[in-house]
Amino acid sequence: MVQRPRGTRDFGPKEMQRRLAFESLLEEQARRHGFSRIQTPIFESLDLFTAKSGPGVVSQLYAFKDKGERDLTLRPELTAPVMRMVAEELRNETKPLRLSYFGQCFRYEEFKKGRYREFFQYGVELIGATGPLVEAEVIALAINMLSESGLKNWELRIGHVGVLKQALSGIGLSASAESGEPPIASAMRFLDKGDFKGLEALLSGQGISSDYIQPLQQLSALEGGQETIAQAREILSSIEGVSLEALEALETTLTSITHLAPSPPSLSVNLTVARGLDYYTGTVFEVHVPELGGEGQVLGGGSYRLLHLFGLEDLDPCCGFGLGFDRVLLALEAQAAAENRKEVVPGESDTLGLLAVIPFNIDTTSVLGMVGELRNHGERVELELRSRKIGKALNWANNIGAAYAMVIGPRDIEQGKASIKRLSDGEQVETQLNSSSVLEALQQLRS
RNA sequence: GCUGUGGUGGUGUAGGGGUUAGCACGGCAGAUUGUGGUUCUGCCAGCCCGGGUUCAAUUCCCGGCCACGGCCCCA
Repeated sequence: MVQRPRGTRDFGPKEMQRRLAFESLLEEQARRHGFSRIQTPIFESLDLFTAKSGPGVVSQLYAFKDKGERDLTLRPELTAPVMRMVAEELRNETKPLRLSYFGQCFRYEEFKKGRYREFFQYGVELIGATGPLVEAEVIALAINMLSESGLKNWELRIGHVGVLKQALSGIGLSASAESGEPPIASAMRFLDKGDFKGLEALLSGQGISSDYIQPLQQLSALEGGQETIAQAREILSSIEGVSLEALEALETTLTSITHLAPSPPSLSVNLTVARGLDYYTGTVFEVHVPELGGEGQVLGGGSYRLLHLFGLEDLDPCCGFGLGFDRVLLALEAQAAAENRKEVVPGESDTLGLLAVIPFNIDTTSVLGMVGELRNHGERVELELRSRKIGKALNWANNIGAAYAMVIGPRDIEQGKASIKRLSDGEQVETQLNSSSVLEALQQLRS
C-alpha cells in the first residue's frame, strides 16, 4: 500500500476539529489586536530563502526545478514570504501593517517529537513601526494567545540583543570586519555558548583588557524577573562608555507588557536570548514548555531587519513571532491527558447537538425539504442514507455522536407528526413534520 | 550528523522455526418488518519489504522502509 511520505501526517475528523478550534482561537486573538490574516504561496523562489538564511539552507529544503527550469522550493518558514509580499504587494498600504498568517511549512530534516517535515506555523508581523511599544504589542499578543489556549506552565524568556552588543562595542569591539565574522558577532556567539575562554582569546586578540570578562559573564548569567534590569544597569554602569539605551528600551517593553496582557506563568529576563540569528536587532523572546522535553520551544520572535533585502530599509526593523502550532497542540494534549481532561482546546467541541434524521420505510425525498430548512436555521442535521432498520439506525445515530434522533416512518407521514428523541436519556418530544415545529421541539429538549 | 527501542487484521495486542496465527475493540449482517447504547450468532480483515540461514521463516540473521525516543542542529 502507498503510505504517506515520511515526516507528514494525516488529520482525521476529530483531530481536525481540534485544530480548527485552535486556529480560530489564535485568529480571534490576532483580530482583537488589530492583525489581519494574509496568505502566501506554498512554494516560492529558492532565492527568497537563500537571501535570508544563506546558501546552506538548501540542504534542508524541499527544493526543485519547475518545467521552466526555475529554482523553486516549498517554503520552510513564513517570515520571508511575508516580507516578500509586503515588498511586492503592500507598499502602498497605510503603515504600520499588522499581519497574521497560518500555514504549513516544509523542512527536509529528521523529524522528532513535535517536529515534522510538514509542520504548521501561526505567526504575526508588525511592519513599519519600531520601538519598545511595538515589541510590547507583539509580545502581549503572544501572551494572550497562549493564555487563551489554556496552556499551562509555559515559560517566557525575554532578552534584548542590543544590551550585550552595546556593552561589547562599549569596550571597543567592532561591529564590522573586512573579512569573516565581525568581532562583536563572535563575542555574542561565545557568550551564547558560555565559552569564556574563547571570549578571552578574542579580547586579547583585539588588544582589549580581560578585566571586562567578569562583568560580561555576570551580564550573561543574569536571569530573573523585572529586577534583572536593575542588576544589569548596575553592571553596565561599571563599564565606562557603555550605552544604556537598549536596556532602557527593554525596560519600557517589559513595563508596557504588564499593562497589555495577563502575567504569564513564568517570565524571565535573560540577555543571552539571542536566538543565534544575526538579523535580530532588538528585543527577542521565546516560550518553552517543559512537558515537551528537548523540543520544548513553542514560540519565538523578536525585532529583526529583513526588509532591507527587498529595498525597504526604511521599514526595518519589524517585529513578529512564529508559533509552533503542532507543538502547542502537543503540549495542550499532554497537559489535558495528565489532568484527565477531555477538552484539549477551549471550545473545541460542538455546542450545538447534531440531529440525526432517520427516514424509515418512506421515500426519503419527502423529508429533504425539512432537512434543508433546518440547516438553513443553523441546525446541524445528518440524514441516514443507508436505509437501516430502526434499531441499527439509532445505533448509527449514537455512533456518529448525534444528540437527537428523529425517526420518520409511514405512520408519521400519514399523521404529519413525529417525535424527536434526546439520545442521552431517551426523552421524547412530539413535533409536527415541519421545520418550525421541529425547531421548537429541539428548543424544548435543550432547555 | 550520532544513537536507543520497536514493526502481527482498521485499532490495541497474544504467540511462536512446521499452528485452521489466538483475543479484544471496530465495521457489516442476523436474532428483532416502528425506537438505540446490553446480550447472542455469523461474516469482514493481519504476520512491513528484500536478501540470507534452513527440508521448512511471520518467528533466527543482515539490509531497507516505517514508527517512537535521546543527543547535535534548528531560518
